[in-house]
Amino acid sequence: MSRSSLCWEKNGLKKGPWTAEEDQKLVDYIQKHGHGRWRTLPKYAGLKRCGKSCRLRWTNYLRPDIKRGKFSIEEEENIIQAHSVIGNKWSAIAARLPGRTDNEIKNYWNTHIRKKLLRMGIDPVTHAPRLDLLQLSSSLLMKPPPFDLPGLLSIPSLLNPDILSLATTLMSCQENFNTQEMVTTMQNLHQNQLQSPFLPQSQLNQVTNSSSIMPNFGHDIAVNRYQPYNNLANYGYDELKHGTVSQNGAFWCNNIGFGSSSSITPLNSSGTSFMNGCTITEDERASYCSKTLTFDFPMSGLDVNRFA
DNA sequence: AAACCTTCCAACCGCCCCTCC
DNA sequence: GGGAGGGGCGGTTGGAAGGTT
Repeated sequence: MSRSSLCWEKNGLKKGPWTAEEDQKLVDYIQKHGHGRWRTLPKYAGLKRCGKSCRLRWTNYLRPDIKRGKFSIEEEENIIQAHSVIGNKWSAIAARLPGRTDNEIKNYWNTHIRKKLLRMGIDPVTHAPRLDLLQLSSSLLMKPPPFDLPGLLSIPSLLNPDILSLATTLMSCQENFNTQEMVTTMQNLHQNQLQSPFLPQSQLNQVTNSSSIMPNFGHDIAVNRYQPYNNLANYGYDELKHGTVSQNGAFWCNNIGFGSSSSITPLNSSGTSFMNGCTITEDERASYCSKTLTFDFPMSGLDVNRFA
């Protein structure tokens, strides 16, 4: 038992929600005397609370410089950017957001941002694409797609399941698709040192120069909307009408992930599982799979017989 | 209208680190 | 050096509020 935890065990000390009267006592005392020693503060302030409870109430709620209300887009961007660098260091993140407390940011992350990233197919821990789930989707596709993607591309290296999953998703998540931009995406992924080996440049060039082997789905594509990893201007705010690949290979797509936020259970609910370093709930996985299984391969303009 | 479900967030909890003696 | 005290931090919980059936 840690020493500080004794705080919560002391009999006679009140727990639970603070009353307006308690708040007033605490504010009055701190305004007069400051908050040097939290342990003795409640005694002098006439509060039947432990010092730790007083400190939390002050820092998370009563402090006069606390900003209330919804997080702005800029604040949300700041949080995501900071989190991608320093992780769950809420106090450090809070230091970048004047008026926001670490607790508030932590809550906002868990209730909004985390879910948003998951819906986008981004691991909220690593901020990388969730290839684990993409692989799951591949294994769940009992029937192969209506065309043989590796054969279609004449790219043996795409037989790498990771790459195949990514490529499949790239294709399936796009309402719009054309060969040149897909190739550009691959080239950029390759150049940006995606962990898995990608196409040799010679093969990329070959594909680039032989677009006829790729079906033209008759639309333009936004797959190659690269953006720097630290440029979070479009980090989900437009619901990602287009898939996006970041410079470090991070990829997100609006067709990967989960259903509406209203259908997702709290992330700390029971029934969680651990997949490749990220925890997901049964509901999330089910939701993800249901989405996966409805992958919509745009078939218009595709001559399947060519690949038979 | 009521029961049930989901979301949200204030507060709790326990661990850790720093300082002091 | 090491034990005690104080405070900070991140994870988790529980209940209120709102939404849905």
